[in-house]
Amino acid sequence: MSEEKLTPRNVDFSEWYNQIVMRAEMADYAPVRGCMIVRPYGWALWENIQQALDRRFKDTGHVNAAFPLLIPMSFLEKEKEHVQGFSPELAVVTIGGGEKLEEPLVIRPTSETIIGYMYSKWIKSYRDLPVLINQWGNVVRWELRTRLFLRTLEFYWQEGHTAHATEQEAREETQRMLDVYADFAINEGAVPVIKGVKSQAEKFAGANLSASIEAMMQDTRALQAGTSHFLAQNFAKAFNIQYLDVNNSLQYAWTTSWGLSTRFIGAIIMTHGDDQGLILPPRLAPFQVVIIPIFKTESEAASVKEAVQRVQAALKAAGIRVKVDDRSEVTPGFKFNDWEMRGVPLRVEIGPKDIEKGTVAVARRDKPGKEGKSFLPQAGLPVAVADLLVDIQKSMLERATAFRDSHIFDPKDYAELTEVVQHGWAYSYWCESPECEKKVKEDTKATTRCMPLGGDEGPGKCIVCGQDAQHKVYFAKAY
RNA sequence: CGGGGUGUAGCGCAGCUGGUAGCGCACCGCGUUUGGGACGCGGGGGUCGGCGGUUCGAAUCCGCCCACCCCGACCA
Repeated sequence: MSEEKLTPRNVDFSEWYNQIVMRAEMADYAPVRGCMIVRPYGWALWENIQQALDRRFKDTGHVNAAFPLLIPMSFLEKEKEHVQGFSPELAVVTIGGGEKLEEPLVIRPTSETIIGYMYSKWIKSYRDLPVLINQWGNVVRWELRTRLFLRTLEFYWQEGHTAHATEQEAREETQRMLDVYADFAINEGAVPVIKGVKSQAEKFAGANLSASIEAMMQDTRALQAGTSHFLAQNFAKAFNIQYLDVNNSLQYAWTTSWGLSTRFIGAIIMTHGDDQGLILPPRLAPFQVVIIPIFKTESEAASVKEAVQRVQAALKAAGIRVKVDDRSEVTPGFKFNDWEMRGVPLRVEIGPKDIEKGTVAVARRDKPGKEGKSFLPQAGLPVAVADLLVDIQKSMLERATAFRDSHIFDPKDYAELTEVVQHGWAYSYWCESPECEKKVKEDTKATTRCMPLGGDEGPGKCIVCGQDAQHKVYFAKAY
């Protein structure tokens, strides 16, 4: 058989990633360059991501709504930085119903403008604030180089847009949602992330401050896994979002926006996967357990099937997402490999020997071979499985965190910085000048990722120019 | 947009000193199999990226176009 084995990560990480995405049936290439089809298994993962995030959004007082896909071109042009940032990657509709449009419509690359326009109509008084709206949707950005999930012309995400009476409230919201993303990434995705502030060069077009969560992939490149922006009054002024305060004086509102996209699926793949395929965190996995029946004879088949159904029902009743692979056309060995490719956290095998002994064989996806294999009594299995899933979730986070921490370096000088960013991240003092940032990028292709705030570091000297520096920043090659 | 490469069955490829298309995998049928990627037999499937030229005859030679991939300048 051809293509049984994945290209190993240490041979060609990109190729490994592409093969996983295709062979785990997460996504496929669309007929249009740079566009992707999210297949049912990939979308099921996305739905679990959505649920985990949406719950957190609701818990922090947000509500969902839907804004249109098409935005008048003139809206984009109202915020100077915004249009400069996005104009190179806009898709524009110029014909509708066979007629040339009077004003071109852009397919939203993000929705600050049209939402700002609506907010200006809805917000009249301080009593209307804050407005805390999120939308789940898709956006289009005409990227040149694309990768499935990581960068495609169209992608799915959520974008939160909030308006507040005061600067402080808006800053707090920016931080709150960054914290929500970090909590989600760490506790649901088992993806360790670093929270911090983006440099001026890396920030969102139109924001005063952008913050992000940054994750390290297994090739040590950084992936921006979510962003939260403090937009100050930039969009409020561009779209006239004004309210009367308690003193009856007219004020501009303060707005924020924050987003997390299907790119996070790429983060999960590249954080956890191994040379057998995906490894999904139990809390997000579409199937947490796959049951594989094993039998030879007819009579074995009958008793195995009975046990499989019983175990399935018991696990399901305990709230565990379980799949039975009862395909007759492939062998158990094939199924083992198949579900390992798809990253199901736990495999349960039930065969004649288990019927005899009242057990099942259990194999952990995160621990290949004998190490992860055990035999458990059928009685009380749901509790044991639930415990195992918790343990898998925990050890996945621990492993990813250990990997990341062992690839973050504190270079002594610039020469060492240029070396360490080839196989890790550098955490160094930076004077925050664009020139120093640019020099690192030109010399090494590494960019500043983020500056963690409230760190324990005191003032120091810029790793590049030696001038005084207040903060440390992560330098890394990024996706 | 600059450099490099590839287009032949769903996927991966061979055929390229011109003679009307083949292999592996996948797929369909039947049978035997099933605790780590099963096997046998039978079968279906192709405007050879497109257009034009050379020729009795083009997947093959020539020209133009198109698409996609990889590497560089921008990005969730």
